[in-house]
Amino acid sequence: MTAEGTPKRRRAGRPKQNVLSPRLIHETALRLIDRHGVDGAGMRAIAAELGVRPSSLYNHVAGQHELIAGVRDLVSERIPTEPFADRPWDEALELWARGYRLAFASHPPTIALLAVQPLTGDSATSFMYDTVAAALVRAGWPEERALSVIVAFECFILGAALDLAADPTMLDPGRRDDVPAFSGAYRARGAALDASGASPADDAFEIGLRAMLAGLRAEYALLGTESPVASPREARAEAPGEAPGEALGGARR
Amino acid sequence: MTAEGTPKRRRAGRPKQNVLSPRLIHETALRLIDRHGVDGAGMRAIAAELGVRPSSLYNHVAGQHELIAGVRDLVSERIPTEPFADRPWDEALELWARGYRLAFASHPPTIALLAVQPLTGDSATSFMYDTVAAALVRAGWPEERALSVIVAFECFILGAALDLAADPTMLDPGRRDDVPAFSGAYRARGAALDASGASPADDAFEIGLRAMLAGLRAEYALLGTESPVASPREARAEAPGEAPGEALGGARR
DNA sequence: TGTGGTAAACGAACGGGGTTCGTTTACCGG
DNA sequence: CCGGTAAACGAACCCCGTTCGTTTACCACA
Repeated sequence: MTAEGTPKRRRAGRPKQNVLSPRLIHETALRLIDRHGVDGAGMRAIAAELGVRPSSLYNHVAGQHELIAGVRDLVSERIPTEPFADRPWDEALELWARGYRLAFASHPPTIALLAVQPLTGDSATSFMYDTVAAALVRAGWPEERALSVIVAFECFILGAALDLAADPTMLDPGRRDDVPAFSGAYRARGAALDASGASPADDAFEIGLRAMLAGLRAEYALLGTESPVASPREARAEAPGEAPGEALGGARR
Repeated sequence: MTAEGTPKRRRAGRPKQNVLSPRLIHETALRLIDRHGVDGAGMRAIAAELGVRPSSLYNHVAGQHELIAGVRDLVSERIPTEPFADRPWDEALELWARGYRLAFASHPPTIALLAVQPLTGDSATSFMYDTVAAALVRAGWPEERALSVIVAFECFILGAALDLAADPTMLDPGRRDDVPAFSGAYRARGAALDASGASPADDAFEIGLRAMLAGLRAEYALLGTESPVASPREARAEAPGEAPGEALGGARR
């Protein structure tokens, strides 16, 4: 069906015009993932879609690992980082988070791939980190904390993307009466969301994003004023097992 | 090796004493996952570990899907929720987050399982949600927002757990010079962490957890003061909690 | 103008997964 | 005593990723 006007099988031997390329394989894989889910995008399925024998793929791709890394890169390339060029760090971070989540939201099953086999020395991702890190440092975040801020933020985004991929009714407690608070909250949320038209995943993402940004802004505001890792919790229980300033090599003379 | 004093093969036919049970199978699966990773815990491996033929497992477990759901439940059961009984909501949430992450941190590959096949109508998880939701509502959170707060929090925790399972050196940009800010931040973080002894994942988790809690506290502080469904967006400001009118959802419009 | 090396396709396997199905044997309730 | 159910075995089945040898096209070089 796809770019295959010749259903007749190809003879053995090198074809006059090359049929495959890494890029083409990755794009086909992503398309199949979108259409049939992760399980519908195996080596054999990709080969079939391209009108090719499975073994041919190995002339262009080392194996399944490298293949999904390539797919991941394809998706990562579409995460916009321009806001970091001219917007304040927190605003850029917010736009980045939205774009990041959306890039994977368009290809839900990809998130699982990314989750299972995360972050190789992957080019697109490295450049993204570089842009974000540069912006944070430029804004005044200490260089040694920038990466952790990014990773923390990314944790939330990835979790949210996973949540987005999940079935919206998955939490539905049904009619069981042994979890009343849960059922009540579920129904109340449903009613509120019906009124506003948002999805459960969107609602949680908005709340989390707002909280995360507010928390980081608060920390940012304290940056110059005290020891780098001051306990940000107002007078309530210090974090267990660590004194203020310990977590991050507080030695800042 | 394990509980197998009789290496001799079992005759066909029902044994005098039952050998298997769902619980036993799930526990064995978890043990194998811990020892050899996810790939070392297939049906055949579990059967071998139990001194049994693979087909026998299907007398107690419907299939691989149900099996990993069971393993997930096994891990979920160990997430402590007691703090919600008598501690303030934010403190309980913090302890819950730590326990949640730790439960999966002890079995890194399990996180991938959970990520790939999330949240079924799973009993242990339902009770956990019930406890947390009840505590939040009791503390004053509107019933229709409780679930989203929980899910948002969970997004971060799951992302952090995934991060924990990843190779610590995974982000290492190496000696490449095309991502200077990234490399610089990576090295600076490494130096700071070497001094404190913490791991990169721990550092990011602490930062994110702190931010998340601070943000939620700020939002909590505003609960009575404005319309329940605040519009997400806007608000770049300073320390939350101190300047309620400005910190979050300043609702200009 | 050949001519050899490399690259890209095929096609047939291999090994290893999850699962099913029929058979054998033990228990348990009438 | 007898029949139904349940729990083990064992032999398949099908699908998957991957490897290997073969065939053919292109290209650099003598």
